Amino acid sequence: MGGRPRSTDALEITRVSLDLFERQGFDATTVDAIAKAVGISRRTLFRYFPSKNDIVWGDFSGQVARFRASLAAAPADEPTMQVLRRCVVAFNDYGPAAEPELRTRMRLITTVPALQGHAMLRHQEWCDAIAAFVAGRRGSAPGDLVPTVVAQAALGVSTATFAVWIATGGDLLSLLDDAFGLLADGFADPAD
Amino acid sequence: MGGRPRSTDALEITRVSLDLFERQGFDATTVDAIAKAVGISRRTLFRYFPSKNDIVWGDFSGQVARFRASLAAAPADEPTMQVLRRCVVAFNDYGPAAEPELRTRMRLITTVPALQGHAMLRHQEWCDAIAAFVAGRRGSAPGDLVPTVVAQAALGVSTATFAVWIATGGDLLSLLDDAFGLLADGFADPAD
DNA sequence: CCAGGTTTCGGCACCCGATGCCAGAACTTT
DNA sequence: AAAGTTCTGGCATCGGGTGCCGAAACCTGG
Repeated sequence: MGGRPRSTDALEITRVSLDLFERQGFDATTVDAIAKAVGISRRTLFRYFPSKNDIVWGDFSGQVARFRASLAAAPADEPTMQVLRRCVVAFNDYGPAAEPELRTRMRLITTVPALQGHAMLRHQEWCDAIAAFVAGRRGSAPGDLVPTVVAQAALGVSTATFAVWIATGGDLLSLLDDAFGLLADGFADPAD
Repeated sequence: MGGRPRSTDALEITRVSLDLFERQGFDATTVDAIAKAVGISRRTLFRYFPSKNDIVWGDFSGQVARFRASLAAAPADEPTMQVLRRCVVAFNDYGPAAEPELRTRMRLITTVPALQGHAMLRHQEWCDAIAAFVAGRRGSAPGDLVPTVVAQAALGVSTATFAVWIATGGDLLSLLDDAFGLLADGFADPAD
């Protein structure tokens, strides 16, 4: 069952690409330029990633799988929204070593129009994970109003938090926790 | 101050395009086909709309302007989230006559991947309107955490509601009101 | 009715992302 | 060494989007 060995791997492509994007911009970097920098052909590049946009995301699907598992592992008596808050914060904890790459990635996603749009497609599976979890807790179907709305609201809160983090800095995990705290209170006006 | 008269208008293009999209699908309908159906050249079409995606949206910017005005016109003593809930419902009330076109438009936006992604870009100005409103109420900047998060959460709730409406039917305005009611309660688990 | 200014139109060339097809390269096994 | 497997890379092609420029179609003033 041998066969020709792969000439590179997806992580390497992402690494090289992020470097190029950071230096000369996403739109100004052509796919041919990336392929040349990696040392493969344009055609091969599109076998590792279905689109130029996806290169930025790396192995997002794998991360979502972990996220889904952490939601499912929560104790049954922990309130739904508290589980969500805790797991979302944990999901975005990649440790200090990975933070530079995370910043680059999120700065691109939150500022480049093509990537902003593409983000919604990638976030779909993330939302599905939440909807499935909420549906399980409420005994409803994932396509019902409540699970769908909770998932999209959680996504919105996360997206907004990332935007603020990229723009103003600070501690991402604290910001996320704050934002989900606001959501849990229904964004009520500050009392008196 | 004369000049050559326009050979069509944006609304006409949107009408013809929605018809084509509905019959043969969005991706299967090329820009050339649309141009031919409208009776203009491909080049001229791109002077009326910056992209094929934008054709579906029609005059969204104008609608957002109305939305912004209705938020600003709310009485100062009405709670922030209540204003938001009321104005979002009103924003999506186009009357029964416009409902078929609204359904077609929203079905496309919620099901065609290219349009799903593009939606985030168009929703940006809608979010900005909410963020500006919330910032005004709270005395903060529109880029701060709270206004940004509220706006994105509201967008998420709306998006999810539209998806459910398209998939299962029902009364859109009631669904929206229900969804924002859930948001106001912080999606708390059903009491006892 | 004709010249000059103005606005829109349409065709051309071109760029870039993405895809189907296929021959050949590089490895493993028998 | 031959057969089988897997990946590679070049080619042709498609579709969306843009810059450029000449021409069409209107309005005004002489």
